[in-house]
Amino acid sequence: MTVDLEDTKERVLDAAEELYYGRGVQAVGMDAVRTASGVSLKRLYQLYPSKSVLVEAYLRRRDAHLLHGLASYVEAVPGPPEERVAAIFDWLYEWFSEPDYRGCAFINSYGELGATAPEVAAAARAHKDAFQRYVARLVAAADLPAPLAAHLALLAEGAITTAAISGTPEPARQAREAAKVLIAAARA
Amino acid sequence: MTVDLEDTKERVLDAAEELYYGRGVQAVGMDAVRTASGVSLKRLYQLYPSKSVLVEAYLRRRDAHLLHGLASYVEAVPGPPEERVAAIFDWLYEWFSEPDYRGCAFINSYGELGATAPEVAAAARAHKDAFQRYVARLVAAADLPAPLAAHLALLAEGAITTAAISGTPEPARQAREAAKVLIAAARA
DNA sequence: AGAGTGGGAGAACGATGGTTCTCGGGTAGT
DNA sequence: ACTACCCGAGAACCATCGTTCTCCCACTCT
Repeated sequence: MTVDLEDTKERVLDAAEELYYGRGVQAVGMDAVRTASGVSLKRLYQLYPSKSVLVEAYLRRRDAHLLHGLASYVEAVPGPPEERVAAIFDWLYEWFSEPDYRGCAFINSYGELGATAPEVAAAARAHKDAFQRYVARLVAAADLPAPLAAHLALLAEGAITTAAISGTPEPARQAREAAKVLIAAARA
Repeated sequence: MTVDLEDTKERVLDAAEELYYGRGVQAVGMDAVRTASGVSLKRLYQLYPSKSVLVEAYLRRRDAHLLHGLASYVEAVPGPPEERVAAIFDWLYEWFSEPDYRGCAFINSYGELGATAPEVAAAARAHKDAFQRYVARLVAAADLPAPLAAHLALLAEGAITTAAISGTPEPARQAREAAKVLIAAARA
């Protein structure tokens, strides 16, 4: 019957994600999403009744995927829990090395729409909160002092935007070095 | 004769800056700039023959103002040069506390237009480069090791976006703490 | 004073984009 | 085979925006 409704929604989100992330939300019209996904406009509007709904779905899914990707990368790291804290920055390095890396979708969307679309601003806030909480969890698991988490999160955030603008993955390395110093100092 | 041509250009840039920074570049039409600046459309297009030229001028001036503001803040700090390095984060705190703070204009513009407007991406790169060089200069003046500059720049960058999205100036404080630790470790 | 010029206000134009509508063909149920 | 419905393709509609044009007034130069 339905060729899997959920399946089609995913296909639309796949197309939307690639386009929105690659070119910016405002630069991508519904027509581009329709062409890229192969889903007719009518159906598209049945699944997502407006562009802003689609954008929210895009951000929600991206949030889940990113955090899940980070968590599974980190949890696969063997050794003492401290290693897993530092592994955040190895994950960043891999992310930054993807050929179409263009920074954090949430920061970019916030810059585009944060002032005019409160849902977008809220999504960005929620994502960054979740990231901070995850870092805090890793820090706690390694028996390191809580304030370290915020410091490491700042380094990661800085690396994300610096890598995007400079176009190299190097900031991940530098952030890792700095993180190591902070961790060593915190252990004392 | 000319009611000071340069004066009018500045007035236009003042209006453009407030609008572009506050709402995003794409969300602001030439008409809004015209109304806010009180300069007729015809004159506006004489001064800046297209929106993209105006946007570039906006970014160029913002770059100059920001770095100049930072430099004069930092240079007014007495005491050993190391204090001036840490003062970067005090300056950030003040900046973040401005009521209409909305993050870094360059990061925001990059998110909006970086993918489609190479000049914007270049402007962002140039600005971040200049910032890094300035930090490096302060670090060198304090006789601290060069790699520290990149680390501090990452903290600052992270604080800028975290403060924007979270809506509080606190990240500046946290970044300052982390910077202190890195500086102390580097001195050893 | 009269003609010309510069400039302002805002209409006009063309393109783009979000959203809806129309049309035509295919499919299912009888 | 006939009818009723669903759906895709794309046109249509309306708003917005970048840019240009028109009209008109005030001022200047002779």
